[in-house]
Amino acid sequence: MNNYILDLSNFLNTFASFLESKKFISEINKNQISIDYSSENKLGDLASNFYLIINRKIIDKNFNFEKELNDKINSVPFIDHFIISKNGFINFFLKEDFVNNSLNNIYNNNFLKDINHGNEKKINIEFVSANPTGPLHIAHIRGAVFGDVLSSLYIKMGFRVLREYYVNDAGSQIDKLSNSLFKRYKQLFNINIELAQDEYPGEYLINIAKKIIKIDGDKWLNKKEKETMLYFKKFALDDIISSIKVDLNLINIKFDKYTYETDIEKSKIIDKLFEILDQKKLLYKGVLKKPKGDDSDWEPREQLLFRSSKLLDNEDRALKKSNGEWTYFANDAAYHLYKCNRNFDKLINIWGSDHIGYIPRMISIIKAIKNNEDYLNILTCQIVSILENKKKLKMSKRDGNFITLADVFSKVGNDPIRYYMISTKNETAIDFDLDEVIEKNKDNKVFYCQYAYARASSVINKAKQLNIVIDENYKFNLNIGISSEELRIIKKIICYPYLLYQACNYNEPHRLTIYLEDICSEFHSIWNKGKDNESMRFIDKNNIQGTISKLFWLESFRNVLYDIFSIIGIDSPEQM
RNA sequence: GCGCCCGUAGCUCAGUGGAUAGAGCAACCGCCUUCUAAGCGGUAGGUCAAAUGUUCGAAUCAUUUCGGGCGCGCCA
Repeated sequence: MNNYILDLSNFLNTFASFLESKKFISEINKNQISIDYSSENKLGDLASNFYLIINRKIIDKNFNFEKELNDKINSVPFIDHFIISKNGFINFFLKEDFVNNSLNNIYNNNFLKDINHGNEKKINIEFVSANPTGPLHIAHIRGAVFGDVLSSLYIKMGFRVLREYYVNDAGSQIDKLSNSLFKRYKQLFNINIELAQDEYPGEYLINIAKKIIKIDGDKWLNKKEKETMLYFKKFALDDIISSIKVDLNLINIKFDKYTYETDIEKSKIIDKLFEILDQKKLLYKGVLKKPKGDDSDWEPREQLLFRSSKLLDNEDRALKKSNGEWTYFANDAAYHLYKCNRNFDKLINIWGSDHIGYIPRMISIIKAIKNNEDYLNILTCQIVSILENKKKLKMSKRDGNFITLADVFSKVGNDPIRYYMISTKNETAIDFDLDEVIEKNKDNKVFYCQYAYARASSVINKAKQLNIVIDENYKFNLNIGISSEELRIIKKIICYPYLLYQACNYNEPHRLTIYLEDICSEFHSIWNKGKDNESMRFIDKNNIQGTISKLFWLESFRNVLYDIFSIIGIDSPEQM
């Protein structure tokens, strides 16, 4: 009975149907019924707006709401009683036994005993997928952490998750990359050659060129162009992809599968996609509309188009360039067909906000393939600005001047990066202040929460030294040695399974950190009460029973913190 | 011109139909002989960008305006 909030919600829905069938009330919109477990203003343990909603739908004048609810509420085993407040909220109170048992489940790490939300369903989460044309930079970090934490969250909820990275190792950008590298190589032999404006100016290519020289010397200066460019392309890709992996590894991100665009091309799966689209009459040769923005060099040309406007997009989209090559979108669409064919129950993509415009066409492809537009879920991350000395750092692709993942890592380390990248809702733009995050003080929420963990651990360790231990058959009872402040935090602790469920269900891992900060704040507050009032201290040698009660919820609290830290991917320090 | 995201305290952000709009930082005032002061308690700080509408009820939904960000051809 962990997911009691859902149970109560189901009960209220059934109860509403009952009232409707008895003609006490006219029909209501059941989606409006809410259950609030976290409000600071609440008077009970769970609050619902139920009465507010049905109140104006009452058609039977003799209808006595309180009586009817009282008759039915007995079927909900965990509700003790309820009170309807003056303004119409129903405040439900949990049974003590239920709170005791729920805490017992947390104590035993049985967070998901009766939820099993995932039920072994297979999910593919594709994220990062940065082009292998340079090192990962700050814009990629957020999507990387978001995708990784979301994956962990789904795994926690009982799904089987495959983390996948799509490597765009084909196309003209890669040719530009190898050209740029070759020019750098030549420059190192004092050959006077300039990079073109749209080539890659970053210093990393100079380093890669030096590696080639170390291995091969000047042997590529006089080789045939085709052979040379093939070599430089492969060398650049191998080097950059492996350094991307190294960088991801810095913040403990590992992918289960890398899929290469070149392999998608070789597999000819695009022909299959072509067949599907053709069969559904979604392909035609035509001329795209003139764009609305800068159209100075626009020329109408006939090309192969996807009739996405018949589906969910507002324009048709090009699949082939006028020179006959597939567009990037065509390959990406083929890649998505490949994903569709791999028996996942659901696909999730995490994209940067700069790709938002591509969502309708990709969902259109999925709809064409699966006839189900909900099969692929595309989540976007807004940009991250880096602040240093209170100033936004400017990044310019043209100068090859950007803050890399490795830079940020060397300045702040793993925990703050991961914590801050998911503590803000993914659709909100973040200002990431390096100075604030480096300091290990109260400016820094990561340390605030880890400190709570360390403090809790230190009490538990001290209790062990004093030989105060919790017996295997111990039954927690909130009437023994538990203050009202502690009861408050205990009731928040037992909401943890529901929080997990919601964070996963809404794809919002930031809910974890909001909750985390809340319970840590409660904990620190209780801790400090022990300074003023000895009876509030956790360990009291003269009251072993009460001490054990406290240790029991403290262990449960620590379990929850450990679990959240492990999902976020940060350390759980027992000492700080 | 069009699409998407956003506008909440000085700053960074929660809250997205419900009870008196919250937290952290910054400011000010207090708390270490004690299980960790990387902490706690308190004070102050708001026209939820603006207007109109829908609703018993709007920061939340709709329309419009203003402001910011990201996109918008056969690039990837």
